[in-house]
Amino acid sequence: MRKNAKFDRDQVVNKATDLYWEKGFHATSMRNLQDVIDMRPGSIYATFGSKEGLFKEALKCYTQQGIAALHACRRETSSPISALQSFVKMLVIDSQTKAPNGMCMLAKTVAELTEDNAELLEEAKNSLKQIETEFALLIADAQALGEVKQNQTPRELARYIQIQISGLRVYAKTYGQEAPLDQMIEDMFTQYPF
Amino acid sequence: MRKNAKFDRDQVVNKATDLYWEKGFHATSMRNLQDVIDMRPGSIYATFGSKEGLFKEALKCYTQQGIAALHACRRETSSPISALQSFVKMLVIDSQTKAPNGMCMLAKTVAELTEDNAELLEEAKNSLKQIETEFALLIADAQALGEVKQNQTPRELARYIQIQISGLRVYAKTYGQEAPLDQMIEDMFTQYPF
DNA sequence: AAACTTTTTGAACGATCGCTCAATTTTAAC
DNA sequence: GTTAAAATTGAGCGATCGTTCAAAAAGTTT
Repeated sequence: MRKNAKFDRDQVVNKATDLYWEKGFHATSMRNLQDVIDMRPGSIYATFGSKEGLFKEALKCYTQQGIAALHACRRETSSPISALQSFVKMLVIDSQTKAPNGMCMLAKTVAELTEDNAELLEEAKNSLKQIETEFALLIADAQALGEVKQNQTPRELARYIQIQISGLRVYAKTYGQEAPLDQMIEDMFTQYPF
Repeated sequence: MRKNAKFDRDQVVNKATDLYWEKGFHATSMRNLQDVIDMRPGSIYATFGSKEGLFKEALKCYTQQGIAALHACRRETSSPISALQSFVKMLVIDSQTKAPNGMCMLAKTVAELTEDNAELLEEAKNSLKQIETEFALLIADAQALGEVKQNQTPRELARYIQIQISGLRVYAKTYGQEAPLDQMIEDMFTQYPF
């Protein structure tokens, strides 16, 4: 945290994000966090202010990484829709085994928190809206390229994608390997409303 | 809890269910529960064994009430599909304002818990599967009546419904009144795959 | 109404919670 | 090399956690 603070801070926030993502806000204790980020309580509180403060940074970190991953998918293909599709597959299928938690951290947070943590709840909601906006931009591109019909707006289609992701991730966690996720995601982009 | 224990026990479990539903497993303390169910710790532990034991009963209670509500919808109309649709509207729209929490308690639990509470997690997953089975039965009826095409199995369609409900409830909590939930639920039953 | 069983009570246990702060160590400036 | 500022440490604070259990109360049996 002393010099080159930026790099260390990012690393610390990343580790905190993974723990919060895995266990959720309430089930994660400051002592858990102390262990994984290897900082003593005084330093944590000097840097992040509170358990809520660190969680808020974790939400921002998670969101930025998500958007970066989406942009990475976009860069790897000329088709906006197949970029979106491979992003969804990453979220729904790969996250099940490779991520700290199969669920979306933002959806988990929206589900977990109440008005007792209004600021964090708002942050999570806003992040979800921000991601939906990114989807809409991608879909607008796809429509401009003639990849997608224009009888629904990008916003409406982005909303549809968001709902499918949330639903599929709960479903994937519930049913584990039994769910034919791959097929379901294919259908998502070939059937109505696409 | 002394004589006629059944009635009181149901009432107690109902109140506990509402609190757990509102706040989630980890954020609900035994002292919170003591207050809302008006029992002293000794009695609670004599009756339910532990915080986990009471939560397990709450999950069962929640699931039974959900299935009972679905059957009630079925009894009020001759169309299995419109029964299903009004059930979905109840879950997604009415729950937002009238229930302890807009989210499904089972989805919330699947999202919140890890292997640290394996038994409770399994209970929640099984309840979601049980409800999906109920959906499938209703859809099979609809297919028999010619209300629904037969090119997808009841199981597949029930799965689709489950995913839409999970997704829509996260979406509803995120966007509040902004989301055109009514229209989206209509589409759900008129567009693919119905 | 005495004897016995069952249920309820609530003080209190040890553990852990989020967090503070005086003391110490590390870094930067001169 | 000295000094001032900044960052880090970790013991420990008061509060709360899930839970226990001896004592009291309520119910049942005879």
